[in-house]
Amino acid sequence: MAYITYPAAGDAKTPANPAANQLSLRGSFAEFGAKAQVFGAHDVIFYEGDPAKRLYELAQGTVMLFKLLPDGRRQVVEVLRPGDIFGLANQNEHECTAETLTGAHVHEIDLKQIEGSPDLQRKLTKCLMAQMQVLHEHAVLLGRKSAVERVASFLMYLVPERGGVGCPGPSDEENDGYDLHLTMTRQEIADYLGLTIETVSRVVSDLKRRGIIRIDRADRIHLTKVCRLCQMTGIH
Amino acid sequence: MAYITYPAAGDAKTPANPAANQLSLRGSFAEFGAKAQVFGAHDVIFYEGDPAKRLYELAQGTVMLFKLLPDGRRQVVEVLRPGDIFGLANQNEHECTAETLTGAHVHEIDLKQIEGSPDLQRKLTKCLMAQMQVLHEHAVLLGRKSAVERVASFLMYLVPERGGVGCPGPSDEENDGYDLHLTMTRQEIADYLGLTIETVSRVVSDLKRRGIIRIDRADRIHLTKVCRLCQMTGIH
DNA sequence: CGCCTGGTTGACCAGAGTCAAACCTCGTGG
DNA sequence: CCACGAGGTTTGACTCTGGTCAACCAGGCG
Repeated sequence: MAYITYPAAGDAKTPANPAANQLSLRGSFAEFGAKAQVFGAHDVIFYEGDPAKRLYELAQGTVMLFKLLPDGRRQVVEVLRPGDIFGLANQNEHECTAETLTGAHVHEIDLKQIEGSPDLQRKLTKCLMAQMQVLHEHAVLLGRKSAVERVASFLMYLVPERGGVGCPGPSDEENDGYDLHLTMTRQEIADYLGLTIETVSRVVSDLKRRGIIRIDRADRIHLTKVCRLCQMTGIH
Repeated sequence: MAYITYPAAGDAKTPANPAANQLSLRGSFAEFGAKAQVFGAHDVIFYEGDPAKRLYELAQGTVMLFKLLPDGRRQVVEVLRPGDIFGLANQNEHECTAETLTGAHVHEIDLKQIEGSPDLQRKLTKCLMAQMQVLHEHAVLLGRKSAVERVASFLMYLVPERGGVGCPGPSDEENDGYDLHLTMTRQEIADYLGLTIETVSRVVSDLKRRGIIRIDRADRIHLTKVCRLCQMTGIH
């Protein structure tokens, strides 16, 4: 049996954000004659500094946006899910690089086309507001949380319906588990969380030692106590 | 002679962002019958968790948005300037608190009114894209920069026309100075930069010792070598 | 079978946080 | 007019979290 480290689009993580998925169905770029593009895992969609002419809507898969400092330090600024829109540029240059984490389907659409369509404008605004909120939360994580809190927050972010303000708590106290498939390497996680690869690894090992998670392969994590993990995110 | 620590709206910092100011003139909320509001320094415009019904456009002064963790840790997620729009909420609750730093003039407008106006939609989109870019840069600062780089970046952010990608460099090598008026306390700066008040103070003292800045009152800083400071931001 | 990549672990170090004390500046009231 | 107090700021001594550097490990592939 052959495992692939970075599964093609449509992997287990896709349904993690059903709301975003719905969003992408109603008033999707596709309905407006957007060009569909398919990317492999770890393909660059555009580089920081590239001329920005169109907008992209992620239809399937996962994409990350990152920025680099001249000495090579990297910060992943967003991890996108199906339904998210990216590639907006204030000036006419992209201010960050977009790279796929998994295989991905992307719809491209012209900026001018959006300006002309109130429907697309509305969809865009809604999406931007949601992303803004995520960026705010991420600023709190980067500016104020400890390493453990960052990793816990990251893992909780991958569990649908849990960890948010309206978290229902464990439905079954005894059986509060969840299976995760990581589409990011330790380096990518570290660059997203503002940590080093070693620190991420140490924290993960520590969670394992404490029985909060279980790992057999580096990219598959079983959370045994979701609620317990959630209490380590710093938001409780 | 009476000094006021937090000058009323229309202080020296207002013209720092002429582009944003222009933006606020063309297609301003005011033209669409928005209600004008005046706030004093350190007034709260809305709290995290308040019901979100309208949008706000900052016309004059400075406003910060911040989020709190339950144990009191605070992260300032945005510092807004005239022309910026805030108060957007994904759900129907504000996800952060908005507090004025100086006296401020704010235009309020109903969400529904925006949905109906393509002009406002366009303006909103443009503003959101600009803010997004600032948030991305801030993520790099919080995730990857050292204390000195953070403070240097912060100070450069207050110098108009300098430090960006299209920085013209010093127009006059010998006389590359700039006078700043800080509208934020050390605590607010620390919470914006993801540092402690002591670290900010130490870094500032160090810059002073090295002759890069000069300070007579805590909220007035003279940068003696802008280009030199810029080279400490980590982006060169 | 051995290399290569990504991940883990350990020892050590440094940058930033914590705690505490001293210091200004400004406003208030005797 | 000066003493006092409150807030915000600065400085020092010490601690600790997370970074650095290096060795080691495991799985996948040629």
